[in-house]
Amino acid sequence: MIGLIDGNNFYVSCERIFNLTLENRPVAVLSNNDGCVISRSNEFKALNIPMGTPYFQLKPLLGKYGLILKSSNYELYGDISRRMIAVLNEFTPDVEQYSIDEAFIHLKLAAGAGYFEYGQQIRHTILKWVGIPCGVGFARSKTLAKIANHIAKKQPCGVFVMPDNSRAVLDNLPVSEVWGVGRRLAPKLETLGLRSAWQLASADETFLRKKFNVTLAKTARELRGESVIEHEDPAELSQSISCSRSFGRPVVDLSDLAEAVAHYISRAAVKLRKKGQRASGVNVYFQYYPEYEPVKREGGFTGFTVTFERPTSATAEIIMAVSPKLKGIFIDGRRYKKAGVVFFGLESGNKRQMDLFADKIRDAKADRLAQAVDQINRRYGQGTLFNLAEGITKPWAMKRDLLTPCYTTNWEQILKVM
DNA sequence: TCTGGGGTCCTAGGACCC
DNA sequence: TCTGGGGTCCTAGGACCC
Repeated sequence: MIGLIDGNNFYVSCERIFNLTLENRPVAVLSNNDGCVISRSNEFKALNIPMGTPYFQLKPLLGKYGLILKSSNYELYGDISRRMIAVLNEFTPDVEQYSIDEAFIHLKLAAGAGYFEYGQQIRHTILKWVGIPCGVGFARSKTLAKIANHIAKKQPCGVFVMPDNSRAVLDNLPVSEVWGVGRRLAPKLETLGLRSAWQLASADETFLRKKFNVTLAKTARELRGESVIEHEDPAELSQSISCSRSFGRPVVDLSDLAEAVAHYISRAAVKLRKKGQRASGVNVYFQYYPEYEPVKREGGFTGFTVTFERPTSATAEIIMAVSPKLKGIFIDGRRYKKAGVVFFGLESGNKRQMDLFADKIRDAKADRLAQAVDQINRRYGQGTLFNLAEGITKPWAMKRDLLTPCYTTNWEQILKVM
């Protein structure tokens, strides 16, 4: 059986762990830069304010409905997520984290043991040990487990086990609610007469493959209870690693732009080292605002690619390879909105391409230095040690006016009980 | 007027997910 | 005026090869 455990309104629930006054109130968490709504409490949902509503549209409603908004704090949510996974690992070794707030578990209970009761145990333990309410769904495939989880969340017990004959459930489910059917595919399927999940499940495989693609054909098989979506191996290496942010306000100085890029490189390089990978190159890109004066010009994207002499994960080395190129692309007077870096051509550290001219001693030193820096930042909080190229005041940093402290990952911000 | 066939690799773009 | 960030997979089409 495959179980899907998913934190309810995850970011809001994380905020509620440390702030009891948020209970029973319409609470929402905003995207980076306090852009738009990305997580809502049930009370907030009841006001019919949709996901993705921009913050500025909500400002007039704050007082009227007593809305409480929070900036997103991924350092906090990431740590709570790790705790949830740790609890799941107490139950079964085969835990596959799918996103920050959900995980699949693969297990076979002894004959006689019930999945429903098992799901309730998991739910109660996570609620008690971590403080996050979850939904738990069990089924024979991931796609069905997703549906089971969806149903579970609507029930007071929070657990649902998909029956072996799932027709009754799938008949009542619009095809647009199926995992893997998005806003483009759904209308297409509907015009072809495939309106319910059951109709998709019963559709002819070669028809789906020809008219759409193999992914949708797989989804249909999954809906029939066949488990065909593979188990992701956590040791599997990433194809690309990136970091990008919109600026808190338009950036017009080359020096600010360079700092931001250095900072994003540094953040992405940490991810790289965490996975033990090295990048062969990096793509640096910028998004800029349109202009209206003196002439109207469209906004757009610009950027460049740097290929390294050999794969690396050393922050300073990458910054030095990228920085000289910034001047060539920077345009005076242009108002930059966002910057990003994408590392590509990733290889694992131990399978590194040998380089005849590599300075092995220097490399080993650089690796040890990076490890030490990462360790200190993990222990004392992000940004304890940083490269000076990242800047100190960071005037371009994103807007997070409604931020909760990092209660569990930074000693300076730990919760005080008076 | 008539102008092959088959294969690989890469990239851009589209679709999906949370 | 102000609407996030980080991924994956698939396909079509172009470039290139013999």
